[in-house]
Amino acid sequence: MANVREKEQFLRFLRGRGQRVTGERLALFDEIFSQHGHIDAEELLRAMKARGLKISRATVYRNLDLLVESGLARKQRLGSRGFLYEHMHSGQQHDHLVCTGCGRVVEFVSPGIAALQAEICRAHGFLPARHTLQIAGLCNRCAEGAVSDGLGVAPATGRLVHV
Amino acid sequence: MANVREKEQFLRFLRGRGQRVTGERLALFDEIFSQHGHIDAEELLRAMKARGLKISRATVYRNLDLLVESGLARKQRLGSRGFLYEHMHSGQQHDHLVCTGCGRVVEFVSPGIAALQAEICRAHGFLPARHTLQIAGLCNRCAEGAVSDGLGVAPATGRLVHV
DNA sequence: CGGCTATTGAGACAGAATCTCAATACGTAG
DNA sequence: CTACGTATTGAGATTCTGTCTCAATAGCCG
Repeated sequence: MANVREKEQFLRFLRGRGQRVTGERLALFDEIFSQHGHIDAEELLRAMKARGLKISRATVYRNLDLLVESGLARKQRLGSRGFLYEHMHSGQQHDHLVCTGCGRVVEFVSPGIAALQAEICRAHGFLPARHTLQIAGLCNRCAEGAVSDGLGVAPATGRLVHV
Repeated sequence: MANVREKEQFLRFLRGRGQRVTGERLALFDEIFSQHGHIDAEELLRAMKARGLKISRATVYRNLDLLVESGLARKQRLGSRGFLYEHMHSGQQHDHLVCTGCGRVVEFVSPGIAALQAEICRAHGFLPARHTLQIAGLCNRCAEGAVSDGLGVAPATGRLVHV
């Protein structure tokens, strides 16, 4: 359990807003921090029930949004359907490279984007900001294989890489 | 009607795939090219019915995807719910600045992104690519007003601007 | 411990997009 | 120009996500 720091941050966040620390919130926290890549609410719910935890769909959705507000998780559209959540690696903002062939998602960090974002915002009078950058393309594996195999979609694995 | 070139491209696309040129497809083409900004499928459907055209929801959805495949339209998530479509300005790829205060969407073109995209893809062995960049922030109007007014969400207006 | 009230659970609900299948109309060949 | 085969359409049912409701439960504080 290496998320002591994050869990404390979460507790502080809750107490600071006069919100309660419930068993469900802690369980959800543990679950999402035990996951590696991106996960959607429905799957998270399934995973928790599979572990024998009793929690309802509404609670999962509600508290995922809470986790996002606390800055410990991020909510994003990556697939064509629904939102995906991911916990934050020590607050580091990163972006995604999505392979249109196999669905693999690679995370990366590129300092250049921050500069670009600042420049664009300045030009339009926009205030600070968050951004979402997704690059779609073919990963090396799919680019080679190309038409060669008719395999389905491989499970998406997320790894954080610096450019 | 200045979309002769695009319409021809669409017809060629259809014929090239052995697909039929139907009244519904042409009507949908005209409708989306008569729109300025982003529009969602449901609204497009409403607009067409308002003009007295008889077309079903399923057909709109089906053919919007077709338009996207042909490269003449783009499908994107900008709001929190559902997809928005926009026709392509002569194939020019642009990105979006979304105001979290009023929902206004500003389009911009930044050459820097293309370079960044190339660099990142090279680093990860990804092949060519499209990208989606969204920057969320407060537009100058909302940044000033801030808490001052409790007004609702203003209609999103799209204008293309170069950085 | 006891009370106040935030939170939960179960299921109803809402909105977006897809699917089904019979009816229609495009395109081609005759 | 007509007839035929088949892609496409329409209407509504269906699926899938995510939100909402409200009574029951359980944190938190005194």
